[in-house]
Amino acid sequence: MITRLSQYFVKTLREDPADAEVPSHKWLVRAGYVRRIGPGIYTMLPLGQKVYNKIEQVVREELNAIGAQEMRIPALLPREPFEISNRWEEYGPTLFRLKDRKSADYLLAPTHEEMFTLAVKDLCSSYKDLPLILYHITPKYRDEARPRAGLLRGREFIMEDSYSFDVDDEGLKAAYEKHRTAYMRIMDRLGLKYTMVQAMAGAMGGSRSEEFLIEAEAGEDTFVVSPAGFAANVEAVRITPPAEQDFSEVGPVQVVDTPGTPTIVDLVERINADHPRERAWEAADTLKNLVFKVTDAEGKKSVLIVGLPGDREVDEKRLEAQLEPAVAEPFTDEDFAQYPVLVKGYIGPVKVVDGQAVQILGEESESGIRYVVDPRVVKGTRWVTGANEVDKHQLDVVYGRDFTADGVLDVAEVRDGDPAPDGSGPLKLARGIELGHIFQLGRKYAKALDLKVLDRNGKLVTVTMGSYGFGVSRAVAVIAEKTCDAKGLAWPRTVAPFDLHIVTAGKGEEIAQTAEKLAAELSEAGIDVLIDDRNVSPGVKFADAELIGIPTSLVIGRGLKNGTVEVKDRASLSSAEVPVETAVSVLIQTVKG
RNA sequence: CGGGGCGUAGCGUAGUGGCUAGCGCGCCUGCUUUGGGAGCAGGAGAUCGGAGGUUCGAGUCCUCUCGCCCCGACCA
Repeated sequence: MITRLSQYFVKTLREDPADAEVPSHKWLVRAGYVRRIGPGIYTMLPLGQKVYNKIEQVVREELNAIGAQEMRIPALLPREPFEISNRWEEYGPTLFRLKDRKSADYLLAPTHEEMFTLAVKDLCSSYKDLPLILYHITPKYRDEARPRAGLLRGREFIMEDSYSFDVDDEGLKAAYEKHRTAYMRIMDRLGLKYTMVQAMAGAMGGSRSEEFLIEAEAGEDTFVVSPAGFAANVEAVRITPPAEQDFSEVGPVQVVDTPGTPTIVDLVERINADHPRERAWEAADTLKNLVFKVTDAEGKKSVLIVGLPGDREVDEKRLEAQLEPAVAEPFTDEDFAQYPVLVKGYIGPVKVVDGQAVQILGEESESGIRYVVDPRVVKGTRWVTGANEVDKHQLDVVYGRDFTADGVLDVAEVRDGDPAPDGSGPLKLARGIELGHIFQLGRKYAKALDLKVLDRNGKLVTVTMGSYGFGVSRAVAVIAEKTCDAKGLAWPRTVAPFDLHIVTAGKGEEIAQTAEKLAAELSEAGIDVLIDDRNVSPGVKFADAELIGIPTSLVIGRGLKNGTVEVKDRASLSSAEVPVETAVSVLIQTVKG
C-alpha cells in the first residue's frame, strides 16, 4: 500500500496541547493519532487506529493460540444480570447507567463476567462442554472519578477480556497458566518490558491473581521488586514478622510525664531528654495507635485501632485492600468527642491502675474497641506508647505480657529498602501502569448466576471461572510512553502505523519520480509505505517524520545527483547513504528484518 | 468529593491602566523559495464559556452558573 500524506487525514501540531501532561498523551495528540472529545473520551484518528489494529491483532492471535474462542457481547446491557450479581449496586457511581424510552434501566458494561457466565449457562449443561475459554475485544465504560493521562485512563477504553470455565480447580489452574503464557507472549511481541506482580487475592480467599505492570513514571500502581525477583503490588505485600523476643529482663510498665508530646517526633525528643538510655530512643521504639471509623458492606459502622511502630504511617490503600469490602476513614475530632476513653495523641493499649497494667483496647477489654497490630509487634517486643492520659506515656509495655491484640493487620507503608518477604533482598518501590490482569475468580459468579453442569457421575456441580483482561487501547499509550523521545514517537516495527516513511527533500522532477518509483516497488514487495508528497519545505517534513515516528524513513533529495538516497532509523536517529539501485533490497532487509 | 489552576479564532496565547480585542502557528490567494518547522504581499476566521448585575461604557469589576486541566480521594 502507498498512502500519500497530502491526502491523509492527519494534522500535526507545532505546539504541545495545553491539556496534555504525560508524554504519551502529548505526542499522540501532537502527531495526530488521537483527539480528545470529552474527559476520558478519545477519537482514534487513522494513524492511531492503525496502531491499535496491530496491537489488537497480536492479542487476538495469542489468545486464539491457547484455544480461546472469540465472540462479542454488547456494551449496552439491561440491568437484570448486574442486579443478580449485586454489581448494579456495588459498582456505585463508576457504572454508566441509562434508561431506554420506556424508562427501563440499562448500563454500559464496565466488564463482562455476568454476561459470559450467562452465555455459558445458556449453551452448556455438561462437563463434556468444558473446559472452555471465551473472549472478546470490546469497549468498556467506567465513569471514573478522575480520568487522566489521555488514553491511559479513559472513561471509554477497549479491553480484551477472557473468561475460562472449568469443572474443577485443576482445570482452572491450567486455564490460568495458559493465559499467563499468552499474556507474556503478547508483551514480548509488543516489545514491552513488564513486571508480573502478585495482586490482592481479594475477598473471595485463596484465589490467585497477578498483574502485568509496565514500569512508568505516569503509572498509577505502586509495586515493589527485590533484586532476586520478588515482585508484588504494594497492596499484596505481606511482611515477614521478626522473631519473638525474650522479655524476662524487662521491668514493669512505667508511666512517665511527657508534657506536650501528642506527636511521635515530640515524644522521641522528650524521652531522650528525660529518660536517656544507652541507645537513643527512636520513632521505631514507639507504638503509634491510629483510630479509624470502619463502615462494613451493610453500612454498619465500628471503630478500629491499628497499633504500629511510630516510624511508619498506615498506607490507606493497603488498609482498604485488606478491609474490603468495608471502608475505613480516619477519626475526626467529632468522633473523638464521642469516645472519651480515647485520648488523642496519647492512646495506648494499656492503662496502669493501682500499679497493675490493664488492657483497655481490644474486643475483650472494657472498651470493646477492636484493636489490631502491625506484624512487627510480636511477643516480647517492648514499646513506648500512650498512657491514655494527656501528657503521659508508658515505657516497657510488652506485647504478650501487658497486652495482646484482636489480630494482625499488615497495613503499614512499605518503604524503599524494606526486606522482601521471601528474604530475597531489599525492596525497591516503582510506579507502573497495569496492562494486564489475570485472576482465578473461582465460583463467585457461577454461584450467583447459578451456572452448573452435570459431572461424569450425573451430579450437578458449580463451574469454576477465571477472568483475564488486557487493555488494548491502553497499550497504544503505554508503548508510546515507553518509546517516545524528545522529538516525538518512535514505534517498534510490530505496531508502527506504516513500515516506511518516504520523504522527498528538494525540488525537481527527478526526485519526485524516483520517490514514486521506489514507493511502487516497495509497496509491491508488501511494504506499507507513507509518502510525504506535500509541497512544504524539507524541515517541515523531517520534523513531522520524527513526530509521527515510523521506524524507518527514506529521504530522497540532494544525494540523488550522486546516485544515493538516505535511510534513517527513527529510534537511533542515525542514517546511512545507500545507492539508489540497492535501496529497495536494503529497505526490504531493514523493514522485514 | 476536597485542594489548586484555567476558559479570548482550528491550536498556543497577550490583554485586569474601562472605550476600535492583539500576537505566533495553522488556513486561503498570488509571486518567489526547497536538506531542518521559508520570504514577501494580500485575505478569511472571535458574538472574549454562559446568565444576570454595576456603569455613559465591561474580555477587564460583582454575583451566579457551566465546563476543562492538575494533585488527592476513587479506580476490573
